[in-house]
Amino acid sequence: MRGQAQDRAQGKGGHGQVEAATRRGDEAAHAANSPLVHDFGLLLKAATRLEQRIDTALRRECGVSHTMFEVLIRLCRQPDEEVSQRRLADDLTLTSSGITRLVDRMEEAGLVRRVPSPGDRRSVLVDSTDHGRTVFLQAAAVHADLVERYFVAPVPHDDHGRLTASLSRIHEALRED
Amino acid sequence: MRGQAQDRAQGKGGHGQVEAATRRGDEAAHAANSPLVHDFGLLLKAATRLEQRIDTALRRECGVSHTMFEVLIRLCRQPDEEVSQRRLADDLTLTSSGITRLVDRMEEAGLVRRVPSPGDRRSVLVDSTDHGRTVFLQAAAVHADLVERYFVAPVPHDDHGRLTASLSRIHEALRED
DNA sequence: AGTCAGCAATTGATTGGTCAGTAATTGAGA
DNA sequence: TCTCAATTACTGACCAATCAATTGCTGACT
Repeated sequence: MRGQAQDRAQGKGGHGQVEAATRRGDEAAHAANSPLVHDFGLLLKAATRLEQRIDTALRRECGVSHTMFEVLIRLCRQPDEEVSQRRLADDLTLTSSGITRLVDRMEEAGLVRRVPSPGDRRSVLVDSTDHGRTVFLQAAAVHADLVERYFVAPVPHDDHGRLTASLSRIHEALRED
Repeated sequence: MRGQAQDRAQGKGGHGQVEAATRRGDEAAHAANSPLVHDFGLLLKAATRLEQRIDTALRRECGVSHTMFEVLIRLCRQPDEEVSQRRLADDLTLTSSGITRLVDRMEEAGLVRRVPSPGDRRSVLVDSTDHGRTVFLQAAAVHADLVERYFVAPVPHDDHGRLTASLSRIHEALRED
């Protein structure tokens, strides 16, 4: 351990730089220990861990990644209504190239089908195949279990509504640029 | 639109497969529209969007990625106390190879320094450089602004404690295998 | 009607991570 | 004391995303 208090003592002369550096270290420590930083870290960390768990479970049990599952959710919401790649990209927070390649892999795996958009020839619509819907159903069961276990069970019933309301607010704030 | 109700009507004979497929489509729609799926999606989506914003802001204004910032937080918590790569990896939910390469880049950028662990020669400790702490201070300011704006401001003051408590619970649930 | 700025999708090059496998080190049990 | 299973970091091969640049299409403005 380096002595901090001593280093900071004034009047020894000739140590301005190391004093400044030490002071900076203390400020940094202060910032690093802020409770807000911690709480916020919790949000990000909980989310990533959660996503990882779900991803590995889905891969293991259904052979689809979590992102693919997210696509399938959108495609199954109302049957017989395709969704444009653009919309999917926005919804999943992916770039358009990201979506192109994701849909490539899903098409490859027989989960979805690309269909040209009748209204706008730039746009490509994506539709789930029957196989895609079958896989989705299994995946949804796995997903539901994990959500129950890690999202519902741990938080007191009364707080749950408030939790999702808060998330909704945050999401809303992000929405507006 | 394909007719769903009609397809499902029994007694026409010879259409068992398409009926089954349609029924599956309806089940899928049901699962896809579950409010739990939606609410949970909110958590993941809010988190990823948030992280992306912070990442781009930090890159633009301080030249560090969000993950690098997370490392710096850990290293600055108590000055003069190095942290092992192992610990960093666990804390950031990265694999050990992930951390190796991340520390490589950070060392390259002069933000951190590797020092051999005195107690265990397998382990490598990481320490922030003076430059690292300086950058961290700027980054922390940027970070704080964004956290204030997107994590604090949007949710009613009274709910904030509950929000972080819930996140904490979730995090706890994830912790135990 | 003709132009042109903007948008959708795609592709090549790059980035930041994973996984599988390896070498060095450790500590617990025979 | 020796051995051996576990643990740390690292490396090569791969993967899924990004960015930047390109192509084709659209719609608004002159």
